[in-house]
Amino acid sequence: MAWSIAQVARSSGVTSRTLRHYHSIGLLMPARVAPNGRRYYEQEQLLRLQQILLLRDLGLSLDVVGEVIAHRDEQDAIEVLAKHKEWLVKEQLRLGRLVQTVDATIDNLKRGGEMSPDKVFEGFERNPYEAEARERWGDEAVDASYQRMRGWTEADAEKARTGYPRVHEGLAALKAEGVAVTELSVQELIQLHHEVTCLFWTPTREAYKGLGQMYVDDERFRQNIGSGDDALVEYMRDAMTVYADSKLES
Amino acid sequence: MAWSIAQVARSSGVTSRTLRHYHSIGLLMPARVAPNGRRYYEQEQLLRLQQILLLRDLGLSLDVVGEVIAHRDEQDAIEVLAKHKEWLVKEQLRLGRLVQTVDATIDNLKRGGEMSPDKVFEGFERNPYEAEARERWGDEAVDASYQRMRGWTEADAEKARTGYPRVHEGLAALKAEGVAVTELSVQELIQLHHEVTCLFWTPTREAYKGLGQMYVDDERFRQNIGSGDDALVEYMRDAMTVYADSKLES
DNA sequence: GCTTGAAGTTGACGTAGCGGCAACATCTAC
DNA sequence: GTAGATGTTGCCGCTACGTCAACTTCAAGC
Repeated sequence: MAWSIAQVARSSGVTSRTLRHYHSIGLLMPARVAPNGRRYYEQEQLLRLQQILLLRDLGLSLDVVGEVIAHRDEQDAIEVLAKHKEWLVKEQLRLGRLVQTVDATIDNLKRGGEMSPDKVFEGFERNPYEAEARERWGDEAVDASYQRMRGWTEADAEKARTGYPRVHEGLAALKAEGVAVTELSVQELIQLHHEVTCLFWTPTREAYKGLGQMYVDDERFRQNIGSGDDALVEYMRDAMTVYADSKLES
Repeated sequence: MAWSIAQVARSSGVTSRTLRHYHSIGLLMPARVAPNGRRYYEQEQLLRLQQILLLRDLGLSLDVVGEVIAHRDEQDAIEVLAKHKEWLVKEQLRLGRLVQTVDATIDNLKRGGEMSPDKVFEGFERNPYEAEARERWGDEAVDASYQRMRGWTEADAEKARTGYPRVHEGLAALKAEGVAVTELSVQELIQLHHEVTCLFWTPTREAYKGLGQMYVDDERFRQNIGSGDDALVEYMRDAMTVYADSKLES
């Protein structure tokens, strides 16, 4: 006895549209299509439909469902399911991480709110060196730096404001004591300098050494860093060179 | 300074296609569109893009992202995120259940089980004859019958409830009048009987004749149909035989 | 026999978020 | 002047159907 599409639909809990769809993609062909176009199904198609729905409800795509059912190989099916399970687990973990991130974002919003742009750029927008920086490194680099600044937390911003002066003062003290630039205490300060620099851009080894040299070459940097003590700036350059060669990737 | 679409794309880690898409759906309008059609972005758009990507990467839809950013209300954003987190957790739990189901299915397959679950029919109302029906005709036939019942319309159910009694009463009356089993009035009643039977299963010619014989052989059917009048049951069997031979396919 | 309602059919569009063409315009560099 | 990079606007494709629209066909009642 032949079943109409609506009977199959009701008995299997799907819509007739779904059955038509399965027909159109060749996943479940009716047993017979009458000359008037109506679809009729038999026992065999109902069984196949049950298998299709079972696999579909496991989250497999219809493509995969079709393949699994077509192959009729049990070992194959197990493999597909095992792979699918792996994917499910991965996806589950991803969602778990997302939940944590969302939580963190909510926390961040509740405490002091999101970094508003005004706050981030406070104290930097009128940077007297910006015009020259654009000239020297190009607009893209400068703007990229600004973009990076938007990712700052409050702590980052604090670090950016106070980091460089602390490095300069610390270096001056160590140099006065005659500490070699290869010493750990000096290198730790340079590391701080590097970290602060990385808040703006990420220098490669050569770029970082070039930055040290620029401090020496440019009178304004020399003045800003050494406050008259040109030897201090050279000391810093040497320390940066040591640091770059030992810690940075080319 | 104006950024070209490719520059923005590179600095933000998205494709230019994505930026065009965001433009087309109004999520991120360029600062300026030159007469030649080229898009140019400014600092402001970059900031907005960062916010968009942040929210997008939390799994929010672009629609929602647009709303959150447009409203600029912190409390609103927190609410949306909290709701979104709930959804994420739910989805995560769903995946967890799926993993379990997949696992169970794999187990089932390994232990020689099939993918066609008789489980589907679990929880269905059992009638007192079911156990015997399974014994007599096998699980497959009974399950198929149950599935067929799920496809019933209201009219079908009504027919199933009232059909058999109407047949029995009608036959009793005709037999009392001495009408031959080959007469149209009798055959019309048998046709009704056949239709009702087809609501449960589809008998072939021989199966239908066997069914009539079973009514005679089985005491319970005899009692149910004839209410003591065994001759009525035999009358019905004969009528069914005539019907089967004239109307049913072997 | 005629009307009506239920059930069927074939398109076609919509979904979310772009990817990936094609066909064409424009800019930049040598 | 020509090539090559970079840009533009479409349009199709992807999942698994839902949801019309416009017809046709079937079963039942008068």
